[in-house]
Amino acid sequence: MLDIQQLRADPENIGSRLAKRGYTFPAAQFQWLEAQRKSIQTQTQELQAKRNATSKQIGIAKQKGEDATAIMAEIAHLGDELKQAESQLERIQSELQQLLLTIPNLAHSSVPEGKSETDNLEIRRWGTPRSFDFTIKDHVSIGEELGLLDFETAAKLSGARFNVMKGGIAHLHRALAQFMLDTHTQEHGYTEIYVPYLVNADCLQGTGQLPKFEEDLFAVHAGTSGHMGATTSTGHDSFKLYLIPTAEVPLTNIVRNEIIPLEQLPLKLVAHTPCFRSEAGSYGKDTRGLIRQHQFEKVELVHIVHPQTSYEALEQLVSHAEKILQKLELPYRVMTLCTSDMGFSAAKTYDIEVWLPAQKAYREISSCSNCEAFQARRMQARFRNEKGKPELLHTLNGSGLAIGRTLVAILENYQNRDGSLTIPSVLQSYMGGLDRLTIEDGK
RNA sequence: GGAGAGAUGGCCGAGUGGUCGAAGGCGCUCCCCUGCUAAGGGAGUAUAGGCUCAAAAAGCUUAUCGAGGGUUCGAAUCCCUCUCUCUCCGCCA
Repeated sequence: MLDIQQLRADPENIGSRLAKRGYTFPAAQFQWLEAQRKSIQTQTQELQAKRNATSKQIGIAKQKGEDATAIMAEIAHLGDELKQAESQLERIQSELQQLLLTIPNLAHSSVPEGKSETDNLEIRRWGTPRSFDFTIKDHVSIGEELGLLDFETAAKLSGARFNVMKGGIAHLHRALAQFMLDTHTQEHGYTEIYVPYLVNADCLQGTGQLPKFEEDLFAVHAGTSGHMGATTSTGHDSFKLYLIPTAEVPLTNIVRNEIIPLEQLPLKLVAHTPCFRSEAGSYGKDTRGLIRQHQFEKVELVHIVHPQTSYEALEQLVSHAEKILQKLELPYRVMTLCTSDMGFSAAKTYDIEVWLPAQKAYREISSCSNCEAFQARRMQARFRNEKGKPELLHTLNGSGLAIGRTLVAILENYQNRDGSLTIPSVLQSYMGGLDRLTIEDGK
């Protein structure tokens, strides 16, 4: 959420900065709502003040044993008037709030302006793609020929965009998660966190998935019913829970409605969770293989930091994600996303793209964003600053890494002529010393 | 799933209709006193809004005692619904 003070003070400037990300700010609607809000709020508060003062007088009079009927008559009709004003105010404020909740974050000044992903800026490359002296296969063929990747069974169980892994690949998949968690906790100073995979709507509103992107989520209801009308403080149905689309949601919302003592900052959190995405709007995209699934695993990094250090933190965060690829010896490049390619909540995003030989392309494997105070404002996530006053935190998140896609990269980059797969050396200790998966293993 | 108890400020805890944003204590900050230490005295100490203001400071004002709704001139206090926590029983990975 943007700062409403800033929007009031300088709507043209904010509007033009939002236009760079392809968002048209409804300035006229905003200003109309603001004008309404101002007059109705003033009126409401005057009525409330009058009620409070008069009621106080009645109290004093009654305590003295005096007759208060004259004063009571004076405000006999005030109740109705007030009720009407209050409900009007509530309506206009929720309209304003809804508008505010659908406005994306402002891009940081260092973000390149652009219209599509072709305007993203490559900032560095690491590693050299391996040259193969045989005809290479994509990860689906490799996995299926090993007998360890089974999309048909997955389709029987759940439908398209799910997968079943077996034996060595299932093990490798698990090993990757362990390896990533160990690296971040032991070498990068993160605290490992276990979180719920089902969260309430307030969390998703906090990180920015709601109210705008509900169609991208999976939702579940607790039981059949019997909980009619239960709502959270923000008016959400408290029995509707959502499967997390990323651990960013529960991890970041840990600080929702909290005031963190200055000395506890920065918080560096890591969690390994499954992620669930409906992938609405991506029909026909990456339909083959593990690249785009309804369910996948991810190790997620979250930083909760002092506003002054959030851009340093972003560089660290990217370097932590990169470290995983370096240890796995997988070639990658780092991109700065342009204004129109960034996610809703981000002020600046680096994508890390790993080399996939079968696609002869770099593909996204991590996305690291500084959301500045955008999520913190939605969540009321604050810290006590140097002057002892509560101030909004900055939040950052990044994949470190997407496990399914890392597995894809390993399958394709470590494939051998005979159909076997070499295990990257850093993973061998997680695989009981195994250095190779062969076709025999899958039988 | 059944029975009961509870939810108040950073913490503890009082408050069952009226000058209550909330006694008291602890903690914290500042000041005074005390040649160190200990003890003592005084003041302050929630959050989010709105309005006035060029801005800051300041002033005025509204809301908030788990959440939402209701009764009332007036609700922390009464009523309803929900959530969460604790205790006991049952069930369960």
